[in-house]
Amino acid sequence: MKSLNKHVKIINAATKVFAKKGFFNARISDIAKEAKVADGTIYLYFNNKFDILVSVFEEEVSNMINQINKLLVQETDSKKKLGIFITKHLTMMKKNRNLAEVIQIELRQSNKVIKNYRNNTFVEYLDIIATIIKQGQEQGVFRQDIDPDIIKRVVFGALDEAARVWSPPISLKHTAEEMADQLTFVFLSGILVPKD
Amino acid sequence: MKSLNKHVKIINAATKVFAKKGFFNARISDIAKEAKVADGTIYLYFNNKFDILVSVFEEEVSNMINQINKLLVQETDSKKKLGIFITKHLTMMKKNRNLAEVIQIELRQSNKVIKNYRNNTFVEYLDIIATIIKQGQEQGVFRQDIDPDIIKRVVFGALDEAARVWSPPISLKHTAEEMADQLTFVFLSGILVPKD
DNA sequence: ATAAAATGAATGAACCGCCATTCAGTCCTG
DNA sequence: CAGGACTGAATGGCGGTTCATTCATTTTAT
Repeated sequence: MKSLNKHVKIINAATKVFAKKGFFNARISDIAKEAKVADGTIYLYFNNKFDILVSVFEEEVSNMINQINKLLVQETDSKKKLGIFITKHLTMMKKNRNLAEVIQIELRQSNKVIKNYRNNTFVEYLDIIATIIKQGQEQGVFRQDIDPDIIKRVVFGALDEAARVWSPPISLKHTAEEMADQLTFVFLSGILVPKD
Repeated sequence: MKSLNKHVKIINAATKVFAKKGFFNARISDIAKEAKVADGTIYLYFNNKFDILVSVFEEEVSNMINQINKLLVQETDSKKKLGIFITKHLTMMKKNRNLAEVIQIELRQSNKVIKNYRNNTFVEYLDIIATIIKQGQEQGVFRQDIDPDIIKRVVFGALDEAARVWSPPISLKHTAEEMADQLTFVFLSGILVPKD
């Protein structure tokens, strides 16, 4: 029986290798070596190189979605929900730098490599933000004159880019909480000095 | 005489091809054909494929820096400066989608392809934002408790991701001005409904 | 229970197509 | 006609994928 175990090992190895080298510079043999498996074995579990990337991505993002949803369920305040999302996203990115790199790689390339590849998992992730915004608008907490479908991109882009300070060769020392607080604050209240 | 003209033609062709296919799927022969030049000719003007990417990127970003600085010089109000930056960035991205794609590609890959490649031109671009923020803080317009080096990434990331709505296969219909106003507004004042 | 046969997961060397780069030859231009 | 710009076919190596082979495990036959 093809072991589930091996599937996971390959996924993990691939995450590491893709993160370090990028998709195109990653060799199947690198992944095989990292997973302590023969080159050919990989093709028992995946159709081709790109399939590995997609699998890595979807599996990791699904994870993120689950983790975040688990936190959000027990909260009704939209402001706090946004804060939770931001904090959790940054925390996960800081803890798992490989994941952060793979997301950046995959996100920008998949649609060039495979025509019409629609990343539904990622869309779902973005829509968590949109949903929070919409809910906040319904509750009268967030302004009506902002478009949730724009803001979801804005928030994600901001987080994704901000998280790059932890990737070599930048490697700043900010904690995830520090950054999360600052970002949550900016999105809620802006950077202007309060008037009163 | 190696014509300057040809250098430009290759850069433009490369921008188009990189944007459409991504760096790794772009063939030198594609670029040559697009530039109406022989494959070998490209190597009279560039050292190798990666050198083309870097050149494209640096040339285009330099352009952006110049255009934006030209607008900023005649303005002293930090709030307006930020608005100008945001508007101009989005306008340029919408007008030149190829450029937008190349920036995203290059940004995420160059440091994987060439070790220790530090993109100074891009750093300079980011620092325009940081400078605006710092100036605003000195003028007492922006809060003291935000870190310009974080915010510059946040703003850039937000713009970069927001601009993706104009790339296939998304292609939303928002105008650049509409989006710019919304983003400027969010960064200055946040998304909360005003209290008073 | 034991041996023989069947299964299929795993291997990794070899294959083969691809493409960046080169360079010997051609074409301009002054 | 000399020097340099330009050409594009040829090269060389790289690496994703394949597949003949191995071998541990399971099934079947006696």
